[in-house]
Amino acid sequence: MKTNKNKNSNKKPPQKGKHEKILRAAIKVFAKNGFHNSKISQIAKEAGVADGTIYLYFKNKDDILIRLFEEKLDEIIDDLNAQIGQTDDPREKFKIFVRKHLTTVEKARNLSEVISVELRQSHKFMKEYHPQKFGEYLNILSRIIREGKEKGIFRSGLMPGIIKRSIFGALDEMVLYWVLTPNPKYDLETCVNQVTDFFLRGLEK
Amino acid sequence: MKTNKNKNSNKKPPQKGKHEKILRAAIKVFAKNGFHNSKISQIAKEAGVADGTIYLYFKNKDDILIRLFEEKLDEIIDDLNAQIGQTDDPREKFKIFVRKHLTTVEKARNLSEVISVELRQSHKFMKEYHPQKFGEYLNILSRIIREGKEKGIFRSGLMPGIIKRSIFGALDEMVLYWVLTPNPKYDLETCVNQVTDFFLRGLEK
Amino acid sequence: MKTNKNKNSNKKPPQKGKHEKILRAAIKVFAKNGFHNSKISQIAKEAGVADGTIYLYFKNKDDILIRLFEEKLDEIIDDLNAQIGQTDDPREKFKIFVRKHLTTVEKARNLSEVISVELRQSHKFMKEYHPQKFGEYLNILSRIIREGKEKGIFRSGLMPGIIKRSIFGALDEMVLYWVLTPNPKYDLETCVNQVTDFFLRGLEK
Amino acid sequence: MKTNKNKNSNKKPPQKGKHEKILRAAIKVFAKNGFHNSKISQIAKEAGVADGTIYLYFKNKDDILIRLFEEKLDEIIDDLNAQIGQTDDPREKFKIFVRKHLTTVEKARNLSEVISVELRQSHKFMKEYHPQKFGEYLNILSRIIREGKEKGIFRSGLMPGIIKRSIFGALDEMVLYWVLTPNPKYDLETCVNQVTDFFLRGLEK
DNA sequence: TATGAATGAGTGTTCATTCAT
DNA sequence: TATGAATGAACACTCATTCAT
Repeated sequence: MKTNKNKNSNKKPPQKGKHEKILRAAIKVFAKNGFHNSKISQIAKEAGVADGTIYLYFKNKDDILIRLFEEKLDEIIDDLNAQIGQTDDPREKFKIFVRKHLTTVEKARNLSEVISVELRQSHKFMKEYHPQKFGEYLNILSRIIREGKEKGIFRSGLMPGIIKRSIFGALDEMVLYWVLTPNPKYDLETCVNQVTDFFLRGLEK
Repeated sequence: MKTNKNKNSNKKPPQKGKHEKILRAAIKVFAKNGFHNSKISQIAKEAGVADGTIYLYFKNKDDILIRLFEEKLDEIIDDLNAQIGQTDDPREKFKIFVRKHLTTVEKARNLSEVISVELRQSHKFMKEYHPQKFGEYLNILSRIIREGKEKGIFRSGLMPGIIKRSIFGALDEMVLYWVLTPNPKYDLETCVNQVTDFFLRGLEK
Repeated sequence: MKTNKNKNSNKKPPQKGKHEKILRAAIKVFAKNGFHNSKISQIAKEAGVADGTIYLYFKNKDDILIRLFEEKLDEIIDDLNAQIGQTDDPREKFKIFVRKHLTTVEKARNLSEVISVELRQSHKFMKEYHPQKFGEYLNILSRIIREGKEKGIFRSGLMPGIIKRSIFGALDEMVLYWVLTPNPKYDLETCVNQVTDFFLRGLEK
Repeated sequence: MKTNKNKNSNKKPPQKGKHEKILRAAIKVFAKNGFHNSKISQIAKEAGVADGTIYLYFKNKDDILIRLFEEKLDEIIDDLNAQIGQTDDPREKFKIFVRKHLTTVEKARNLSEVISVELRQSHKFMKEYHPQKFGEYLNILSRIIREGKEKGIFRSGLMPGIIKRSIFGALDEMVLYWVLTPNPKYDLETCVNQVTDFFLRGLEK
């Protein structure tokens, strides 16, 4: 599933880079002002296009947020899969997953903030959108768990469907903590270690 | 509305509080329509008061949500502390915590939905409000962890500040799952057991 | 059917004179700028109320036009019936009708212009609204025709349902002519006489 | 409008005119959705051309409506003149006129609807456009009247300028009635007879 | 305390029109 | 001629909040 060049498949009649340009502008504006306080006109200005142009590439304001989520998550998933594929040890894979998730906050703070905070401001997203991409992301976790079980490393009684959600919730809450707390007490590395250690213990036999 | 001219004539709590009446109405309306789609006038109607009256009890719309969160959480905290006080075993306390948290979804679905879903629709809540009550709630968890550590039951290396957040995040995600998923695959009891088991393992020596 | 004092029956929770004030403002603004070029804010300003206030008294912009039409027509109908009641001669009644219709242009030019020109700009009016009041107005005509037939003055073969429409269409077209033509060739009196004469000849035995 | 570069090279009309194709599409779309709800893009699609192409043939949206009116009316006028030329009797000519006008509703309902209903939705048409073609159409009537007067058949006191408008208004109102009423009470033939009879009586000595 | 009529700021979205190709 | 992506002006309507009773 290589990052496709021509992803402008499911939308109107666009060109090429404008889609991406708008998305990048949206991340910036959403992170700065919050979803509801962000005006389409601001995004347009930031992207260097006319207001109306945005509607050639996105259905509406909510759609920008959702597509942003999906496409960026896609990149993360691809990246994650690549890294995880480099080891056979489920414990190692799990560590990579946790580190990757938490690290995103540092490498792409705006994006993290938008996904963890602003995405939830969209009623459409929270109540109507049933996320495929998000499911894919979670399934990386359940696959790791299942693999660990098969190899006799992880406990057999754990139900991946429940555990994957628990782990994701925990990680997301940590991201929220960093993004929302002005001066966080805990640094990234400490968190990665604590969380990995804590959860691995829960997973292992 | 002149509900009661002679309110102080009897024993019964004189007017018991429009405050409470408005809060109850808000929970109902928020859960049904979502925070942003709920109108002050709807809440007023549901509560049987005039629009303006609401502003005698609450600063603004966001305030209703936040106070709702705080006061209801208060009840939960009191209740939780009472139950937890009945045992000395940190493991047992932890189980009670998890069960209590997840059980709320069944006993007060509207409330759960509002707290887990709608609360996040408030920008003020997510970015400006630094929750005291929420901190109190989390601290029940860290106290349990600390207690377990002191008793030599839980591992000493765990940092309660990080672990409590992980656990809360996990539990909240489970609630979200139930509230947002039309036909959830997992029932309450299974989740309580899985989660308790998984986390206790992570906690215990 | 006396002109009711409390006609604010079928709308929200208003006061008293504001409804009328808005209507008068609307006539002025619509006549000046045309329906589509008139902004709600202009009407509000002209009426001396806030934009939002208009929506306490009217459903929407189209509604202003339609209610304007209905209520003003009501007044005209009342007036017309009163005048017509003063004679028993159907011919005389017919003359009164024609004169009254055409005279309105002089006495209330703005109103005439709005009813004859702007009303038709409303798609809702032309295609969805099935006018009761307008029917009432037309029925004054058919009653005159029927009465004339009964008295043996008008021809018996004429179908009032068709003839009343023809006459109304003719009169309305005359109004349109005056309202749209900068320097009309024909004056009011000439028209009244010509039209009355022409149609009476068509009606009489 | 320089429809065709190479029109005189062959027999067949080279491309017969997108102009006509667009006009036909417009009639269809306007009749279906109403003028204001019709989008240029819809007309373009219906006509099988690009949006921009329309602006090579028409000045703007209003212009489509006005040209549509003029050109179609032109056809009607030609046709009408041809038929009227076949008799010398002004009474007969008048009958033909009435029948022709009313018959159009049956033969070209969409066109009738657009001319009688949608044309009025255009502010430009109602207030700025001073119709030549429409004047030509009306003048057919005044010519008939004048001819009748000269032949001593019609009354001499009638002013054609006023009477022609009355008659046109009456006919147009009848068309409006058919087009707007879901289940009209009166059929075409009845109307033609009633109206002809009624007006002829008004005209004749 | 309670009311509810009045306020007016605030904005996503549409779509006729243009123009570079 | 033809295209259709891009433009950006334009605006009705909502609703949280206020305040005179």
